[in-house]
Amino acid sequence: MKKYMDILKRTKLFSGISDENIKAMLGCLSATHKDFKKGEYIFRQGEYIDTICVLLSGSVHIQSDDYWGNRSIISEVCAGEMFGESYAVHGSTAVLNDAVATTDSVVAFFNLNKLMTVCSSACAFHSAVIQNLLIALTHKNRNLMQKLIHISKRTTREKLISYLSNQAKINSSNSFSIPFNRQQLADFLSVDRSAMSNELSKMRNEGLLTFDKNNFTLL
Amino acid sequence: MKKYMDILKRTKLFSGISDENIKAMLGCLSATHKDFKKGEYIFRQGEYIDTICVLLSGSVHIQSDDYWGNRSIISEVCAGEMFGESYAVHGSTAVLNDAVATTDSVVAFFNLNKLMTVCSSACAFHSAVIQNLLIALTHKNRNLMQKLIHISKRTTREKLISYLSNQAKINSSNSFSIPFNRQQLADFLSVDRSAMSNELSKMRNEGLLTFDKNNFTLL
DNA sequence: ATATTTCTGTTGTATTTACAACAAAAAGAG
DNA sequence: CTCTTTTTGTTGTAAATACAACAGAAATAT
Repeated sequence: MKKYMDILKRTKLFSGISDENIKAMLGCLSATHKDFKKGEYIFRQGEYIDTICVLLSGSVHIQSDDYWGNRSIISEVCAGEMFGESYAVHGSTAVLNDAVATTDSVVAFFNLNKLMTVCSSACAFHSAVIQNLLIALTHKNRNLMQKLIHISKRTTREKLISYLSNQAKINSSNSFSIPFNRQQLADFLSVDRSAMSNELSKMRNEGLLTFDKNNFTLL
Repeated sequence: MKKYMDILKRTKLFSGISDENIKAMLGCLSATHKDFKKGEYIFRQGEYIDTICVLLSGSVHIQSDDYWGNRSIISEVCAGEMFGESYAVHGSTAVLNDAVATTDSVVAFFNLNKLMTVCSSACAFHSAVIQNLLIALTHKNRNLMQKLIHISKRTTREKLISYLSNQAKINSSNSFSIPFNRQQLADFLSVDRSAMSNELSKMRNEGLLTFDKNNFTLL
């Protein structure tokens, strides 16, 4: 695990915590890690998990496939980001979605039970980690809310505008690249890929935007 | 605020904390409360808030209206539940949605900054509240995820089935009532009300379910 | 009790979407 | 480089949805 200290110290979970203390906590957290090949599942809908996951390298999609094979991509996880934390606290429910590696990945697993059950006043950085987790959860919440706003739009065009203008805002630029190919973007916005491609072309013809592969410019 | 102790002690935020300690904390939290008439806004999209909100009585909808007047209801808040907590922690962003009273309501406001900035090991119940907040946030997250799953469905019928069967699961019964009228349910599922009414009628004719006002039975 | 307002279901039409099929372009494998 | 696979854009058609208008039922106000 020590070879991943660089990435760990840059995570939201360990923000503001010294290398030394991070190392100390890896024991408290029963830290383990595991490699996943592209396409492998870290967890699946219906399972119960008791560890939070931190992506050390690679890329992971949180998604959910329904009975008819329609895929819905909830979010993309990048190296250094956390996932599964909403299910890993005691007394939780079955996981509602899949986590799948979209490239070869390494995932760390941390068990928070000790942090939560043992009096956390014991050491200051236990409280710090819990506070970090709290703040990370509020970020997750706001991201989910933002995605809800995108896919609550009634038409494909409105969904695209909602998503793309939000991306422009995040990147503080009218030109940006997105982490999805066309099929993935369609799965993210819950629309049909070909219809979406068609709508993008129309919007380009109308002079609303230009794009080349994953690079978009709003006009 | 003391007249609301009964409801406060039953909130997730103060779960497991004695009456005495709750009273003590109301000071730390700079607790205030305010009455809202039906239709009044507790906060609006774009505002910045620094207090979490706890509904002491009444009913609140978290929702978001777009430029064209389409409403999207994110969630219903019942007495004893919390809202706004994802925006009330330090360094947050503008609120993404409105909170509006759907009946005359009383809302308590708590400022968490002291809890978060002053070393929380100072008193054990500070840590307890933060842990409660953490758990509440994971619940919120799972609820948002569940709603995402509902509205990611491609057709009105699938959305209805997804939502109604989840309600049946939550109530552990095929018969249950929902907290929305038809327009509100349509706004919650991001579909047109009349089209949804139509679909409900079709489903009833096909023997999938029966309903009377807000009471549904899945068959 | 009566009048007014809100809620719900129904219908028809125009718009939008999903779906399928296909060709060109791009990416990847051997 | 050549062949294969994947990705993307395009088109036509069937299906689903939004929208508007309206009538009856239910709730609320006077």
